[in-house]
Amino acid sequence: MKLVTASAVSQRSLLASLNSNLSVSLSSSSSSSSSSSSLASVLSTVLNAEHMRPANPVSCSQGASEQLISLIKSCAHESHLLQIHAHILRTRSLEDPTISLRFLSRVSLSPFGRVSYARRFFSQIKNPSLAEFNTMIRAYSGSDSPEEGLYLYREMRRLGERTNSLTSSFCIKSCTKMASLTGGLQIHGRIVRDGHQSDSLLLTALMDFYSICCKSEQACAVFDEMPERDTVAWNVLISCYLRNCRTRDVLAVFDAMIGGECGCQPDDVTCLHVLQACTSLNALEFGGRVHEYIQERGYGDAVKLCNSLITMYSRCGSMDKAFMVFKGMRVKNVVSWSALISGLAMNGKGREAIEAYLAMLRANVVPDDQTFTGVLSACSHSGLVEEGMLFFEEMSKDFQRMPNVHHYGCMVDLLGRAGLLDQAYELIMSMSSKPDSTIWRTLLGACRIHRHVALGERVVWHLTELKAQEAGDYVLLLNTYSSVGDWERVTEVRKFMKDNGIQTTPGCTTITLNGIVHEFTVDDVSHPRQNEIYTMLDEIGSQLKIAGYVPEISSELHNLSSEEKGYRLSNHSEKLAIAFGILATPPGTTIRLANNLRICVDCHNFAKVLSSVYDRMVIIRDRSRLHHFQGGHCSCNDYW
DNA sequence: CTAGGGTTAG
Repeated sequence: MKLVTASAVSQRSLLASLNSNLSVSLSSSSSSSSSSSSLASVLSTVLNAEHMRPANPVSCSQGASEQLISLIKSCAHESHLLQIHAHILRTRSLEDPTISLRFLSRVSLSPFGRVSYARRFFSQIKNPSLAEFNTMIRAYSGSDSPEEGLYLYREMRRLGERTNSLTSSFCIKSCTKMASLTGGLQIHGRIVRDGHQSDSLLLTALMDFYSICCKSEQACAVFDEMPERDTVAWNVLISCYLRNCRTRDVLAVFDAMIGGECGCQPDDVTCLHVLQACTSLNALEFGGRVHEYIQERGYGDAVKLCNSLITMYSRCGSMDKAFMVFKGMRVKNVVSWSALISGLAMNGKGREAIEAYLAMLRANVVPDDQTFTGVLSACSHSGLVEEGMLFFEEMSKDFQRMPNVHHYGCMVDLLGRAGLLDQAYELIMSMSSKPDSTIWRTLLGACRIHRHVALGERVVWHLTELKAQEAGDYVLLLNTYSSVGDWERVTEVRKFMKDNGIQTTPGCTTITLNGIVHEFTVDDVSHPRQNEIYTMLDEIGSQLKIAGYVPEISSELHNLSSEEKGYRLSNHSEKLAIAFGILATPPGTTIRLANNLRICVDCHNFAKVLSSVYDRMVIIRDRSRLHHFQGGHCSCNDYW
């Protein structure tokens, strides 16, 4: 026999109808006023029901309190929160600590919750508990005004309120968000005084804080002091290494974790970080190992990981593998499509990138800013001028996306490479926001390609005005002069650079063989096999000369005689790395290089001819793109 | 007592 009281039945059915109404209002996104008003009436019925109004506000009945809590839990719209809030004030349930904490927590955590709202409610609580203080500080730390969390924390201390480890944790999060070193140092001091220095979770947050503030040494010091380190702690260490360009250490940590030396296994977040490290190191092989690990661990369906894999493979020049990952994804989002599009663009497959973009639209995925950056860069790298201009117009007209600096940058590159220098200049001048130095630099590059000295000088003037000239800019200007044979000006710029102590970034090329990274700089003599390498380079030189390779003298800075120039050029880091690649790998093996600058005309020609004479595929990643050399051709469509 | 912290794709 069921023994259910009448009131219990009515309560249950009211809640049931409330919940079904809530789900209806959620699924029909746009404002259907009738459904929301009926929902409001249901809510007010519940809230005003006789059994909900306690005779004595503080000791409201157990059932009413429980029902209010479940209402708070299931609340799915801001207006419902407002009604519950009003009800709490009316019935003075605020003095029930369970209710006020639940409500505060709900307000600050719900997707539609706002700090301002939480703050208002918090101020109505007479004597906030530690939990309520913490909840409020947490809300601030995740909001747009994290500093308010620190003010509240100071207020707590001033009032002599008790704090705990969580309080510090949320404060650290605020400091991290503000990147406030002084604030964080103060909190760190308090953590030590309060005796919380063995709380691993707190220390992990502290590590991340130091890492964000570019204090990697302090971050590592905190890591060393941790009593125990779980996967998250290791992940924060890895992300710290990533931020501080210690990418090789990231791979070492991953190996150590796999080898059981860390007492915990890599998780999905670890893999995300390690893949980023592989991407920047051009470590295709290692990235493949991470891919295998991801599959072993059953993370294969994780969208973020797949997106990261697409980026890693395409930036390492392995577009076919990138595409395989993409094809295998059951759920693709805008990031997946954009990663594919940028990957194709970087690898010189402009037409395919546009195809992918059109397929994305057919799949009803809405493009965002970064998608357009990919599409426009595809056009610029492949010299698709008309298409690029069309997409540039479409993005604001059809998708309401206002072009940002990256989009303008692509367009300047597109027009500039195509020789439409004046049009590129006009575009920069028409920008609504102030053009940054990168944009001018792009145009300067185009001036160098098209030997446009006058515009090049004007661009340098703009850079000077921005106080943003870099060593590379002078080199570009210098190259522009040298490309038209104005050696007088070349000498002038060189003297200026020397007098002002302007140092150029040294070119550096890496090649990875069997997991070992070999690094070459210009005229490098540090490699253990340097004698063999230089001998090989001579041999290659004479072979290529027979096939018609002529050193391109205009790439060189010096006004030397042709013979001397030829000699200087032969020692570029790219060439040394290629010679080592030919030397150290069996015939037919693909040679993969990464360079930190843009490849010069001469090395480009060198690699082209070599790919045919030695029948080797050569893939070079430079600062902006990948070059696939095969059979005497390059995938890129640059106007050298 | 109540709530419950740290890392995360293009």
